[in-house]
Amino acid sequence: YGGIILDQLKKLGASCDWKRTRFTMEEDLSNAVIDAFIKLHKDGLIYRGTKMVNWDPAGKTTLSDEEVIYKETQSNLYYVTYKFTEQTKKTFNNEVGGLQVATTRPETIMGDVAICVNPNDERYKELIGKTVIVPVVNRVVKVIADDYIDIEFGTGCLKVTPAHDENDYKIGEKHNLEIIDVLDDDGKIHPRAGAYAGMDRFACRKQIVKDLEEQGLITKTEHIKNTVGHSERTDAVIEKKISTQWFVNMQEYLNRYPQVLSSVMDDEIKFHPPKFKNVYKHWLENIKDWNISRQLWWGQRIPAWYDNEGNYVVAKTESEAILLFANHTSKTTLKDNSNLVERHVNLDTRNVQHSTGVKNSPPKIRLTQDPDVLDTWFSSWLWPISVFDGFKEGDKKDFNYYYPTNDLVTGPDILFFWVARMVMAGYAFCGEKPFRNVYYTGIVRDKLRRKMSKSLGNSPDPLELIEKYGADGVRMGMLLSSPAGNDILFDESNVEQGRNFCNKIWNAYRLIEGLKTVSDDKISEEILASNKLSALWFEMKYQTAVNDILNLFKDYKLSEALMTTYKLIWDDFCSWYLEMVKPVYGQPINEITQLVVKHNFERVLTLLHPFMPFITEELFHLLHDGKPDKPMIVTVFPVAKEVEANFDDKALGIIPEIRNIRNSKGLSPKVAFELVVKTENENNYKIWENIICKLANVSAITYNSAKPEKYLSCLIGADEVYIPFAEAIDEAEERRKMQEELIYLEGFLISVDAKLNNDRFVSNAKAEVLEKERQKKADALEKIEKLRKSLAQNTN
RNA sequence: GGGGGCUUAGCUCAGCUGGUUCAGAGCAUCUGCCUUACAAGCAGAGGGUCACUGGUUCGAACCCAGUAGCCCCCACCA
Repeated sequence: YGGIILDQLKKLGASCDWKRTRFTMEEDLSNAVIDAFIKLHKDGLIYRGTKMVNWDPAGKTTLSDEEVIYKETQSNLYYVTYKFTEQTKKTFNNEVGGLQVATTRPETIMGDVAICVNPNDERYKELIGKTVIVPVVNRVVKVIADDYIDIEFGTGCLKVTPAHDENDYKIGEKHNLEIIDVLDDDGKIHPRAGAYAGMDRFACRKQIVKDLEEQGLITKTEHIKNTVGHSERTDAVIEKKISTQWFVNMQEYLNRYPQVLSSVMDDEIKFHPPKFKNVYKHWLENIKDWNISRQLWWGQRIPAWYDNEGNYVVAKTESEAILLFANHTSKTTLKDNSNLVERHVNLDTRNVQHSTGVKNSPPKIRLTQDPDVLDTWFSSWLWPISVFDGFKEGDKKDFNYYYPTNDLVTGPDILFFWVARMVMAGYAFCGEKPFRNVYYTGIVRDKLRRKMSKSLGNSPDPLELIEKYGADGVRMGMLLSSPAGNDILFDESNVEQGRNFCNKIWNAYRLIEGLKTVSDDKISEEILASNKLSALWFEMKYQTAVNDILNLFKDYKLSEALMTTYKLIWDDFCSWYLEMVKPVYGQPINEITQLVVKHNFERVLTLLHPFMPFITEELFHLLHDGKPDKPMIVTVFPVAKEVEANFDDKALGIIPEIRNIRNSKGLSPKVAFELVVKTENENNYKIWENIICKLANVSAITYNSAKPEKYLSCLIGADEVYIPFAEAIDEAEERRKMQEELIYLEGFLISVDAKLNNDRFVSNAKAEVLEKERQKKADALEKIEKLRKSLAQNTN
């Protein structure tokens, strides 16, 4: 894809020495691929074999098993009569005078070389060894027996066509049957079929059915569902075909490099999410040899060279191949591991001498290179190595530094094609894993879980989205909805949320930058103290968030890391911290506080930068008057620090409580009022007094005085707060609420007590759990006591 | 046919080795606010028998078994 990407970049106006870039990429990659092939061949892991392969008649190429998509299809199952021969009829006959054979592919009848039944099938026992006549071509074939046959399916008789079906091929091998390939490479009937020559396979199917029906040889047609292989590229129906091609012997490969499986299972290579480990394992355990020959016009030529007698060698270049032929003294052996037969490449030096005529002069041999190219994944699997020139001799600085890499980010749909094979290549060529982590992204779907597709018109235009919501807004919207390994359900409202977030951040900047500053001595002691406290408070929130975010990154929970950052900025930074330090309208802020606020703003922007690079970079520059020492993208991401919270911020809980009461009682937030707090720790409130007054619009707080008339009371932790309420208080309602809470707490206490009084709990539970329960009990008791007191007071 | 996974608020999802101040988040919804950073906003609130049934346990959203529904991967049923 490199070329495509570079072309696109070029179109967009990027400038670079394109030609050179492309040239070196291709040359190095090409060398790496050839080296890899030669090594594996030398190690006996690549062999040339004659096997059943997948053939795509539309693309005119073979395909690996992974490139074949099986689709459930409605098919016709035809019951065709194969007449008995006269000889058979002497000992066995029936009403139709033949065997009924069920097939979905009548066009392959010309390739039939036997009829197979199950040896235990009572119906046909006597027929085994007898003969029947294949229709259309009138070939006399034997009835043979094999366990493979399912007695239940169709009539229990299978027409054996070794050239066009893998199982038939195996049966054919076992029973030594002839192979008659009736199709040519285009999917048309080959003249050797003896009939229908030149006809397209599907047209032929129709025609044969018609002809057989006319002859009364089709007794029944059933509609069945079966799976039919289609080409991933051309969507054409795949044909199975016997062909001599190059394969990687996977079984032997895995025997030799057991780390391919174990590294993933032992988390040496970590999968995120880990559920794909099992998928990986299952695939490897059922793996078949990898067909790497492709009959395509583009791609890496297979480095195999043939003479005109079918002998061949594997070599990097033609001249090397010629030398190999010429210097050949002993026989080369190739192991065909699929059936453990040794094949000898017949290299007779006589050929060489004949063609040269003169001894001791360079041999003249006409060689042809294999016309096939390698499967594209045969170069892709080398990517982690070849991208750092790992196959090159000499200086491997980059390779040594970068290999193994940290993270591979990819879709689970190419787990087999690519991920697994990169692991294989890593161990075979470098003796080491190619990467430490694999992060599987989801597939983007619409919110109805449909895949994005042009025909459905459900794929949004990213450029339009960026136009509408901004690049960072789009990024944020996508990232927010992509937990690892799950599909991304694209919903424009997520992107909208991203846009709103950008807006929020931008406005925070406007506030911070717009503040008037004065020196500290112009600001009251109280405000200075509370600003200092606010900074400490935010420091605690910030450190906690950094800690959480780093842990989430460690677990590759990117969307959660983003959400944590989002809440840190929106809630903690904007809604709380900025509100705490924001001066009354028109008033200035002290210089130090503004510096600290700016610093904190910069810090939260740094946290956000990996997710939203543009707005954060822009603001970073603005915060530094357009001239920061270095851009944000190269600043260091924060590390977690221990934060000692040497103060208690429980008192802040009073703020939402007051707001809630205002809301539910219809008290305007504009009307300030005085507050009475009953507490044992007056100081906990006193330090926050300024902030509480500002954020909850309280004019003054008094401590530990009796509850004034017309005041509401509520519990904050173990403390009581009295709030003035001008209108008549619904005493009954208040009591009911308190009573409800009391009942809940008492019930809660009972359940805690039940546990603590249970010997088995006390003896079995961990010490921490036990301690927690005791604390719960103490807290509940304290609250209950307060509530009871309060209820008693109200009665008075 | 084989394998893997899922089922928690209206939606999308967190919930680590079981501990009940542990049923959570964001969005959406509802209520009140045009409070000079931000209505693309502020403040607050209401939503759940953790698919179902049984079991193990002092204790289950979490462990086990079964049932139902959904998704994915693999596979040669003519």
